[in-house]
Amino acid sequence: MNISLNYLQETFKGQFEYALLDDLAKVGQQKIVPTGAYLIRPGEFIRSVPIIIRGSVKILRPDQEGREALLYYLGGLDACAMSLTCCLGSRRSEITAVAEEETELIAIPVDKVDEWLCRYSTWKQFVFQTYQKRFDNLLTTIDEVTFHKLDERLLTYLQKKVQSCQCRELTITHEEIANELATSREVISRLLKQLEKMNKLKLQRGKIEMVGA
Amino acid sequence: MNISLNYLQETFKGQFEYALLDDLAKVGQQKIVPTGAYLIRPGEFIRSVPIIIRGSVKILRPDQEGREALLYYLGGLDACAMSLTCCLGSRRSEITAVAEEETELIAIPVDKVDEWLCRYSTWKQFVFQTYQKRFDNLLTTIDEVTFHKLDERLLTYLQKKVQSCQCRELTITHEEIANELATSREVISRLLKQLEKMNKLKLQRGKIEMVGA
DNA sequence: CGGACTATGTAACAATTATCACGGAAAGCC
DNA sequence: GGCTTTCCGTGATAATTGTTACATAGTCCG
Repeated sequence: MNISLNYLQETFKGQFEYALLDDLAKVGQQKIVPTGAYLIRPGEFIRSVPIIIRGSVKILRPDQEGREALLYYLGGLDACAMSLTCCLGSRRSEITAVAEEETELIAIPVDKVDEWLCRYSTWKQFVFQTYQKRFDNLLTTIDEVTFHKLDERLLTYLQKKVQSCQCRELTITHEEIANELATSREVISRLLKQLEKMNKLKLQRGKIEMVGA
Repeated sequence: MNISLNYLQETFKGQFEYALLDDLAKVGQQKIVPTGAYLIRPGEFIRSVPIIIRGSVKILRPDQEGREALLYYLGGLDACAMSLTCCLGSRRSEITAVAEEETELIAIPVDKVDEWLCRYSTWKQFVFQTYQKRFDNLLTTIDEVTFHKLDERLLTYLQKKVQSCQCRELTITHEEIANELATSREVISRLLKQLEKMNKLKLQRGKIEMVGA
């Protein structure tokens, strides 16, 4: 679906110059993907760079045994750096991207991504800012895994999820959490119970309600 | 120190166009840093992007308690993506970079890094390739930490070190390894002993000789 | 040679995480 | 309601990693 210029102006107010918005409206494809939809899987080629307008997308890193560790979330006006490198280097994806909720995005064709780099300084800025953010995300992820214990990691995991969903009540199973933290369901269940006793959260079947800040 | 055009031509044969080499020779500062020298520390600003010509540089990620986990190594013709993002966003460094051996590099002033992006397509390629490589490095690091046990990590750590040093006999203490894998010296000593019994390596004071492929 | 310092070995124990083996509770479905 | 499936709780036990506490051995240097 094509996009209206007005809509883009509102969305990217102040961030992109007019001519760029104009181009964006011409070549950008608007897509709305439902919760749970896969935007990309490992091994696939990427033919366009998505910019998230609304909703959120989680980026997972798979290993050989079917586990998929969470790397980070993409939210409003984020773009995926992986897709950038993949596009500009025409390589296959090494990650999985899944819509956490209904997500609206604009897909930019590869060749435009490159072309605009030199034409629009705001686009160049955007691209490099994207790289910067993703680098930060990965570094933070590494910090978590290398320096923190599982109970802390679980807590920040849940907190990030709350942020990304804008909602204290998370609909998620212990199994799924375990997968994204690359551990086992039993361990997560135990730690969750522990956190519940500490009044950090409340457990229900398939749901976790976060308490306090 | 300034650099001779001839030298650059040899070094970047086929990778950079002539005019770019010419510019590189004009504004690039050649530096030779000794083993153990810090190229950058967390919190510092970066005023130039280094391209490694010879030698190797390790990139470490510090936490609050003084530990510094190894992220990856930079080697011949690598550039640091962190420095790129730092430069282009004028942010402080979030990592430490240390010369593993005597290392020769060319420092490119920030403004040129940006300017050349649109002027020289080979430079643009180089910059994006750099981002891509660093992303890969970080993903590999994350794989290690999330999916592998310490003994495996130790082994690949040593193997990478062999690669980076081009030498089977590593001059390193258990303490240092422990630091870079974010664990304690005793644990490393134990695992090393274990690996020695499996004939994967031979231990001497301050040295580790890797055996086999 | 005699400290002083650094690096390593190692036992013993604690904490954390992983696995196995269930049982039971909730939800979905005829 | 009864059956099935999914999700969760939990004990028992193992494996891995972290900590404490020393002992020993090499190196440096006077």
